[in-house]
Amino acid sequence: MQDDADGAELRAGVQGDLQRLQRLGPDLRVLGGAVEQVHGVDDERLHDVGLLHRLVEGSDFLVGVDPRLPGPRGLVEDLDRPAAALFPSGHGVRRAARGGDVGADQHRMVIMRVRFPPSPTGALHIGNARTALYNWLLARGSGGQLVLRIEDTDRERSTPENVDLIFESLEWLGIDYDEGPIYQSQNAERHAGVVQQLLDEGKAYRTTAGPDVVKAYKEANDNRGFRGQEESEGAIRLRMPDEGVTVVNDIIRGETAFENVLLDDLVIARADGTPVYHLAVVVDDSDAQITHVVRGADHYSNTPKHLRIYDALGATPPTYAHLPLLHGTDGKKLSKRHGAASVSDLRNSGYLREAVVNYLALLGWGYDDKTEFFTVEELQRNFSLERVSKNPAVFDELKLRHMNGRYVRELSVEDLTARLEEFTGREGLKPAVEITQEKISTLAEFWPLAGSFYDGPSDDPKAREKFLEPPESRTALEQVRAALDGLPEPWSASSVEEALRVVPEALGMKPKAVYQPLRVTLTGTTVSPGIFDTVALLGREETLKRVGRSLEA
RNA sequence: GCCCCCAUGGUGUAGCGGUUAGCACGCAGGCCUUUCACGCCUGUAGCACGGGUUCGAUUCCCGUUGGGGGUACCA
Repeated sequence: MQDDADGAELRAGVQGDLQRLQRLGPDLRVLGGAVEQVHGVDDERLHDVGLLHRLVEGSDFLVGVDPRLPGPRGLVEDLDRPAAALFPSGHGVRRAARGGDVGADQHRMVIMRVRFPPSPTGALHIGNARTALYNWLLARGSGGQLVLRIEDTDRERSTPENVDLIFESLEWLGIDYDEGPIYQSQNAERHAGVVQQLLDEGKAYRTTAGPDVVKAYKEANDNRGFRGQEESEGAIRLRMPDEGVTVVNDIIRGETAFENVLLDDLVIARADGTPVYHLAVVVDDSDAQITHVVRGADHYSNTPKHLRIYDALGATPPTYAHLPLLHGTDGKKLSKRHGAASVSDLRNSGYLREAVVNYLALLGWGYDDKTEFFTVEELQRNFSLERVSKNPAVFDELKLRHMNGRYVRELSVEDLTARLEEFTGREGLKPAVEITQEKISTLAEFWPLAGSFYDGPSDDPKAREKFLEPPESRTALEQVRAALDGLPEPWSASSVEEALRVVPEALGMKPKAVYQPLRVTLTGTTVSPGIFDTVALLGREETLKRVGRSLEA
C-alpha cells in the first residue's frame, strides 16, 4: 500500500494526464469512473497506471484503468475507429463500451508493441542504434514488447557477418528483445500472397512503365502522380486514389496531409514478383501486430505510401513517430566518413556502454533543463516520444568523451579493471587502474598511461633530450636514487612522497626539475600518473633499476 | 522540378506570450598542481530574416532564406 502522500501525488498525476488527454481533441472522452478507483490499489498497480497514461499520450486512442482486474491493464475506448482494429484480436484487447463502461470481463491490457528492423548491410550505425534504443526504452518503460526483425531482402548487400555484428552491438548496448529475430526473407511467401491478393482484387496491376515513363507522365500532367495502364507483365503497382488526402498522424510531428493525386501508383513488387521494401514492412508490421512504428525521419515521406498499403489491405495502421535524423559535424547525413560511426567503432574506441546509451538517448531527446546523466532504469522510466525533438542532431564525439570520462570515474576500481583487462587483453591491471582512473576518459587512454608499468619505459627521444640530457637532471636523479635507496620497503605513495619531497629543496631546484626527469626515466614519457604513485607501483627494485640504467647511459 | 519536414550560441538541449533566454559539451582565462588529467571559478557565444496577430513575441500565423528527407522494379 502506498502511503498517503505518495498516493495523493500519484492521483494528482493521473488526473493531470487525463486532463491533458482531454485537451487533445473534442472527441476524446475520459473514462472518468476509473480514475476514482485508482486510489487504494497496490504499488505495482499505481505504477502501471502511470505508464499506461504515458503510453497513450499523443496517440489517438484512450486508455483507462479497470481496478477490478489483477495486474496491469488498460481499457480502450475508440475515438474514430474500433479499438478492436487498433489492436487486432491477437492482443486480446476488447473495445470498451462507449460511455465508459468499465465492465471487468471485457477489457484487457493494451500492450505497446514496437519493433526494430535493421538491414544487415553493414555494422550497426549510431543512428540505427539510437532508433533501437528508443524503441527498447519505450517497450521496457511501458511493459510492452520489442520485436527484432532482420530486413535481409537485399540479398546483394546483406551478410551473415553483418547480422552477427548487429546482434553483438545490440547485446553490448544491453538492448534485448521479446520476439525475433524474424528474418524478412522468410516471409517471402506471405508477401507474394499479399501481392497476388491485391492483384486479384484489382487494387494492383502490372505495368512495364519505368522511371522514364513515370517522369514523362508527370511532366505531361502537371506533376500529378503516375497512373499506369494494366499490362500482362512488368512490375506490380498499387493504385492510388485520385482524390482526397492521406493523413499521417505522427506523435512527434503532428498531422500532415498528403494529396493523393500527387502520389504515384506505388511499385509493391518487381517484375519477378519479389516484393519491395514498402510492401514488406507493412505486411510484416501488420502481421507482427506492431502498435507503434518508431523510425527515422527519412521514412516520413514514405509513410503515406505505407498508409495506402494498409488501406488496400484493410488493415489498421500503427501509430507513427519519426525520429530526427543524425548528421555529422559537417551537417550532412551521418555516414562512415564521419569517424566513429558504428557501435562497434565506439566500443573499440574505448567508450563504455553506459555512456554510449546515455549519450545516444540525449541525441534528439531531452528531459529537462539540467539533467543529462541517466541510468538505464531512469531512461526507461522517463523517456517519452512527446519530448523527442524535431530537428536533426549532430553526433558530437567530444561530448560523448566527456560523459564517458564521468562514467569511468564513477566505476569501482574492480569494475573498471575488469573492463580494461578485457579491452587490452592484459591481466593484473588493478594497481595501475587505481592510479590512472581519474586521468582517463576512455578505455583506450589507459594503456598509453600505464603500459610502461608492464612493458618497460616507452621511447620518446624528445622527452629524453629535454629532461635527461641536462647535467642538472643527472644531479637530480642521483639525489633521487640516494633518497630512495635508503627507503625501507614496502613502498607506498606516501612514504615515497616523504622521501622525495626533500630532494628539490636540498638541491635548490624546482620540484618539476626533479620530478620530470624521474618521470621520463621511469616511464619514458612526460605524461604519466602521479610521480609518487608511479614510483610506489614500480617498487624498489624496478625503480632503482630504471634510474640506474638512465644514469649509466 | 515536385511533395514533405525542420529552424534557440560551434554542438546537444530547456523554454510551450511577459525570463537578466537556463543547462551541458567545446572554446578562452584563472585557481589547484610534480606532468597530464580531474575538480573548482570566471568569461565567450544564440532565439535565421521579413511581415503580421497581440498591450507584449524566442514562443502563435504567413512568407523568405537556409538545412534535411522523399520522389527507385534500394532499404
